[in-house]
Amino acid sequence: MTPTAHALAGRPRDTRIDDAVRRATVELLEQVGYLQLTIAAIAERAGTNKPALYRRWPTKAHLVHDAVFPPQDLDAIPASGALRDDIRTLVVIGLDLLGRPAARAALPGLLAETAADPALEADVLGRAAGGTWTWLQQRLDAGVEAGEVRADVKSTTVFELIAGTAFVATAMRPLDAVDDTWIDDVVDLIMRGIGP
Amino acid sequence: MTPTAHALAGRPRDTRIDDAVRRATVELLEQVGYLQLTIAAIAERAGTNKPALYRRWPTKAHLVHDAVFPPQDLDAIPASGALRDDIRTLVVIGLDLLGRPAARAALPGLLAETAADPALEADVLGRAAGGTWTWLQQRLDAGVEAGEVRADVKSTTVFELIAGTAFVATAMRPLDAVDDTWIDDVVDLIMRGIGP
Amino acid sequence: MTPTAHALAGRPRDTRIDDAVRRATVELLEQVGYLQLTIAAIAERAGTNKPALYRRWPTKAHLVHDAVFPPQDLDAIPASGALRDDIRTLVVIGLDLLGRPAARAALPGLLAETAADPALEADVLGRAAGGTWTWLQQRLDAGVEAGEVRADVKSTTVFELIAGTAFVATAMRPLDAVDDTWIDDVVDLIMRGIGP
Amino acid sequence: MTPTAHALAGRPRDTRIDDAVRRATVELLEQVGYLQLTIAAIAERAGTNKPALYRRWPTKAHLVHDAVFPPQDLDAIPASGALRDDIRTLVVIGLDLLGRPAARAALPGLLAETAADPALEADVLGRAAGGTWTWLQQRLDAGVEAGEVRADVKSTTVFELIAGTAFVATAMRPLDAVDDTWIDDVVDLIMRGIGP
DNA sequence: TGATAAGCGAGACGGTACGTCCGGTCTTGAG
DNA sequence: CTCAAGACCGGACGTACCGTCTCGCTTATCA
Repeated sequence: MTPTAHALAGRPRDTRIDDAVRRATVELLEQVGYLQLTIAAIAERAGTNKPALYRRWPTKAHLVHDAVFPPQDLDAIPASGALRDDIRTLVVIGLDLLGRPAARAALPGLLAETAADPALEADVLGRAAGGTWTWLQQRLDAGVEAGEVRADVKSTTVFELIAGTAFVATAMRPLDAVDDTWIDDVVDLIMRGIGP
Repeated sequence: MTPTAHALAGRPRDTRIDDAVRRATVELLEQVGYLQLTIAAIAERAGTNKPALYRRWPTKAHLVHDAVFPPQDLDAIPASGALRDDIRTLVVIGLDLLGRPAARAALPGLLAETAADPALEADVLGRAAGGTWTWLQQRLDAGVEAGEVRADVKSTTVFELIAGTAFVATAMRPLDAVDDTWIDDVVDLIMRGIGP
Repeated sequence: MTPTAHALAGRPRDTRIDDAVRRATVELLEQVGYLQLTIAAIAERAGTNKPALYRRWPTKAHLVHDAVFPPQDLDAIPASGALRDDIRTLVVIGLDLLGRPAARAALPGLLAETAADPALEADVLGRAAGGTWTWLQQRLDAGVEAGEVRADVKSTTVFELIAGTAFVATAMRPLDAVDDTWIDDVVDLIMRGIGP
Repeated sequence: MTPTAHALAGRPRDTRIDDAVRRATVELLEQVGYLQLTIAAIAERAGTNKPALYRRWPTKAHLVHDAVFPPQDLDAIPASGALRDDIRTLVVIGLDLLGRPAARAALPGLLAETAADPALEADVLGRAAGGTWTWLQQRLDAGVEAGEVRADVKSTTVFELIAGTAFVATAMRPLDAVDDTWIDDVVDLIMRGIGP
């Protein structure tokens, strides 16, 4: 999803275009939505042209994915000691990731595109779930050992619960209705759900 | 979302076209996905032409919504006595609704369209949540009275939990991995989550 | 070269677009020249878009030919009695045809295009020469009979002489240097050249 | 139009590239015509690359002009004693210059380019007419003195007559129809036209 | 003889213009 | 007012090619 790399020979890319395009993509996405977003409009707003975009990203979907969900976003998840705090962190990360206006505008469109492009599907879901799922798995294992979590709780199910709830909440609720109270309610339900 | 009604005068509509178009829409949707779906292709497969479709539905989104989520689907939810069974029924309904191939293909596309059409958004979310949410609310109230559910559990949160989990599971898992075991796990988590 | 006709069924063309495009073509041609002329610019100036142009003319060359040398221009050549006057008329027609700014801008480009498209070549040369050459042939035959023209004078050669001189004069001279004096000189040379 | 000169310092140009490019230009020009001719294709056929060409000629037009009409071609016109022979020589030179396949392919393109580049126009017309027109002027003056030419005949007009006829003949006739008979006819017309 | 300067090949870049697809509308002629 | 048929207008697409630039290297002239 990162702009397609190129060989060493030849004129190097102007990295300012990369940045300007990503910025323009996010801005336009928030204004007009995924379906109304056009490559030409992005290029114009970024002060460049279509071929410059197609050299870097093969499709609109790849560009949007890269602009809205940059790869570095998810690398490190802070692990506190308390299970409840860690679950809460995960919920907050999910809300953060999915709740941003650009993300709300982008996600349904990206999911719709994955129907025709399995490679893209892997990219989208992979980057979204990537490190988070592994991290959750390890955290729950530790929780089982500590007696805080039932042994038959599957990390995949918990992951789907957290991700799904965050997705539906950001999609169906007005943004300001996803507040601390809501988060506490959800964390409460999950903690009791996975607890012994 | 039902085909737009028309005045009484003049030649009446051929209702066989309504059905043929809906059938063609679902079939093509499963084959090519929402974004690749074109009105022209639907018209051709249904043995008619574009104007006949535009007379009935204003946009592709309205047509797909009507074809994939017909209005009568959700009116009655069977209520057993046991809370666990009723929650399970709700999860199964969600999976049924979202898990069908046509629904998996349609939903992200429809959600993407709602960004530009609030009326459509109300239709899509309304029909999906409509009766179900009211029903859940009443069932949880009864559960609280029976001492099976904590008093501070909000039906909206539980609804989001169920709907979200079903959505993510159908979107991320292969279809055959959403089986009875998975359902039991989810129901288990929810029951413990909302229990006293 | 006339806009491609189409079947009777379906929506009829907007003839105002035909006219606006031809007008825009001539205007832009005079401003920027044949090579700098673009289909998109013509469409924009005509208040329409590229597909509307491509529906009517297959290439820029066909459009320019149709706009600059409309078919009806050449149908009737007034024949006076005097040979000298008729030759003069022919020279004036040639200058008129080739001397207009749009024609000066269009011709070299059109000739360059004919290298790759024999059908276009026939169209361009045919329309230019068409009736004129036949007319000249008959006029010279009559001249021979009247003893005003040598019997071995070939009409093709005379035609090439007149057309070529007009072309080179309009191409190499400033426009205002192609005046009545110049015309008289040329007619004089030709009259003596073909006379007995 | 000669390859742009460069400073003395640094690595000198490889003159074999100059020649190879000119050769490739003429060959490709005859095959595909002026408009379809691309710098990239010339570079490839000449066994080099685009920057090497752009270092030598600023545009395709300059390169083609230099390759098809090299500067040394016209410097000396053999003058016989007889006026008719000299006029004939001029016609033959014109046919030679304009009749070669490369010239037929190049000229309309070059003329089309001159619309946007007055400097090029001067180059193209200047090289074509240059010495020839001066020579014709002097020859006609001598003819007047010898009583072979009318005093009011203008050399510019005669020049346009010869050049134009040659141009149109090479453009409109098949090459093999421009033979000795045709030349004799034209020379005859001109001789009678300018004679006393 | 080492520094300077311009050439060379290779190849990608930024950007203009292209020709096409297709979405939604309109017209015709019949029912 | 609907139907079938089909062309229309116009927005957006993805691509071809132009002229430029950068790279790593070579080949001359000049200090």
